[in-house]
Amino acid sequence: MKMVTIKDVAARAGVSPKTVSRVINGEDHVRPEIRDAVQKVVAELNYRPNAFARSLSSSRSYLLGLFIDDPVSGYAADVQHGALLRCRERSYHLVVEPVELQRQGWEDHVRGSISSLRLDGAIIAPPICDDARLLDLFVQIGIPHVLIAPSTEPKNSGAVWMDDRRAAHEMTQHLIAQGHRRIGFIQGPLSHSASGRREEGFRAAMGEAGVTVDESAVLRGDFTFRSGLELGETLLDLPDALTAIFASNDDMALGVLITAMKRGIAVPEQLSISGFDDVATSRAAWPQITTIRQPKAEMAAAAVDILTDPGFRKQRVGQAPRLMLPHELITRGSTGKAP
Amino acid sequence: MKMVTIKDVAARAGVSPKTVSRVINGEDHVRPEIRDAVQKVVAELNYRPNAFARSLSSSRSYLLGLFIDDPVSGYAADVQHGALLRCRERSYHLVVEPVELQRQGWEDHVRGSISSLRLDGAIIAPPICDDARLLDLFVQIGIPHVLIAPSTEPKNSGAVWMDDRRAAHEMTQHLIAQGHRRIGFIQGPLSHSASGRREEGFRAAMGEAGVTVDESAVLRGDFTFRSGLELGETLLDLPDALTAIFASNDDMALGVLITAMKRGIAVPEQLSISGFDDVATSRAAWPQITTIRQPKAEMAAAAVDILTDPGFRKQRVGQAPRLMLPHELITRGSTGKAP
DNA sequence: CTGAAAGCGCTTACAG
DNA sequence: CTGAAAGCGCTTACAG
Repeated sequence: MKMVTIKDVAARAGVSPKTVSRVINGEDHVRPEIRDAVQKVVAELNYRPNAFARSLSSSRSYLLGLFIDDPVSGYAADVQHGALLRCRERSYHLVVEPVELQRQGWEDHVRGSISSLRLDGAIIAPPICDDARLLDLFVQIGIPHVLIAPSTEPKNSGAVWMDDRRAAHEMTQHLIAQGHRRIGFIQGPLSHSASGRREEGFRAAMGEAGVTVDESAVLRGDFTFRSGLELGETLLDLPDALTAIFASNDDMALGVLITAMKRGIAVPEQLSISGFDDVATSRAAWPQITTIRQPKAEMAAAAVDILTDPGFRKQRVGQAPRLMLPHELITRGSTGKAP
Repeated sequence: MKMVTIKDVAARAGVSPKTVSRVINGEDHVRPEIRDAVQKVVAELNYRPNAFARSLSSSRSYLLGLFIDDPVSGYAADVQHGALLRCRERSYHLVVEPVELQRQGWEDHVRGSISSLRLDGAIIAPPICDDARLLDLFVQIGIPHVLIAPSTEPKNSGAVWMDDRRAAHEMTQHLIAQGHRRIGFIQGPLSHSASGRREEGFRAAMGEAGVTVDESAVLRGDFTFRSGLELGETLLDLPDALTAIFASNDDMALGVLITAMKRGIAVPEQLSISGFDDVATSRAAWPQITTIRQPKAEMAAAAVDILTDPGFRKQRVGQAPRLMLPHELITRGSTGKAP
């Protein structure tokens, strides 16, 4: 397939390649009539600028990298999709790079893709955005990068967040408002920084409402369905029956739901269950799970915005943009008035 | 960040750029001692060839495109991951391109990314790999492409499959071998070509075993959890009780499972339930769902192999490679002996 | 086995 | 407002 080049367009339009370049890049200083003529030829010939040639001469690649631990997770899918669509709007492309920190050679892979693809910027997803060695590498290479929901305020990196603490606070308030007092809580794993923030929110709301947290009803899970299943058993075995269980994520909430059903406990009549994340299955379950919608795609899109913002690209010295995105409490069938 | 170029390496190694090029591309005709010297300098300088420069001069991009309808689905994630890892092994990169056939302008997007990125090849996932207009576009542009599990044998495209019919046949045989005779079947949507093949396999196995299919126990679902939930109700309402239900995919099987639990029907003691796909939640459910493992990642990896195979790249005229990959029947807790 | 020349298709920097 | 020249960092095609 013979590709159409800028010269072909120039020749046919009777102008210089440079003028064609100006038109396709939307630069000023082109007479309207010439602009129109060029655009007409571009359309006729179905001309597309060669991204490689452009990158080679301009030292910009129009490529962003998404560095992610486990590209198979539902979380990853949402993040990626958000980034992808925004990249498209901005005429950028996205390259997904799986990073396996536990396997040797990850540093080489990361360095290789950044250097050989001349990435214009990088988006780093959790949990690897909390790895100091990884971040050091990006800082050292000097590539603009934005972290998605990192655990701590990064020194030299941009970051996009949601307020896990506040969201958990709201969820807890919601349960309390429904009359619940005996509320169980399933913590997330220590490896995820959000776990701690969600627990804080839970405890704060309980404290503010003057409700004592029963420590025997606070158990640590690992964000898996199975751990929800098992910890649900323990919580439902407590002598003084709980009226609500707040799990730190939907997968665990789903596990608790199944456990309740196995025991013939009616949800939400006898037990309210709430989760966090709004994964697809939380909507598919029966009853549907009350949860917090985490703005995953929005955070990724915001990261793209930051990285492709001309202002940011120019004066990115010592500057680390931060952005907090709104979440949403989604009330569904799994929670109701306390019995 | 000042990038190291081939000239820097050449100068430091005391050879010409062409020789460095030979070494990094693993070409012959380089004296071993010179090769070693160059490689040493490459390592010292941490040199990475500029992918754009290479692509521009060689007219190869080392880029493959994955064209997919819904990049957020679990199916997409598996396909993408399989392709991604194999690309990495082959020193290719993968660009994911969402294609929304129902939205205007998709043709322009597809054409744009192929042309401006000079993709070396394309992988097209279901269900869009069944769209004639889409395929025509790829054939017309003349880009090598491989379809994943298309409905019909494509004329001018490569294809990678699994044997849906045979897999459903095996699953049905498995149920029959366990003593089941009254077996319900939930069909997939007509829009997915695999639906028909799975149903064929089911009917064939029933016929071979001399078991009559009760048409009132064959219902059409749409591959969603919710449809499994609803159709499960209908199937469990049948006057002559079923002992097994075979759903065309796991999401629907999960729905049936929940419905059975709601009714206090013991699985698998009173009812066996089987699915198809082996999605993550089929393992997370309780009991775990007996299912067919679809080689999603393997099909994608095979597509990458085909597209990056030097032999294929050279003589790709009129040739359309085909590959059938093995599936696997995974027996788990949701199926057992007929009561 | 090794290298000098030319070129891939754009953009940058400079003239006019 | 427009264009001629040079160059981005590689590889191809050709010599030697």
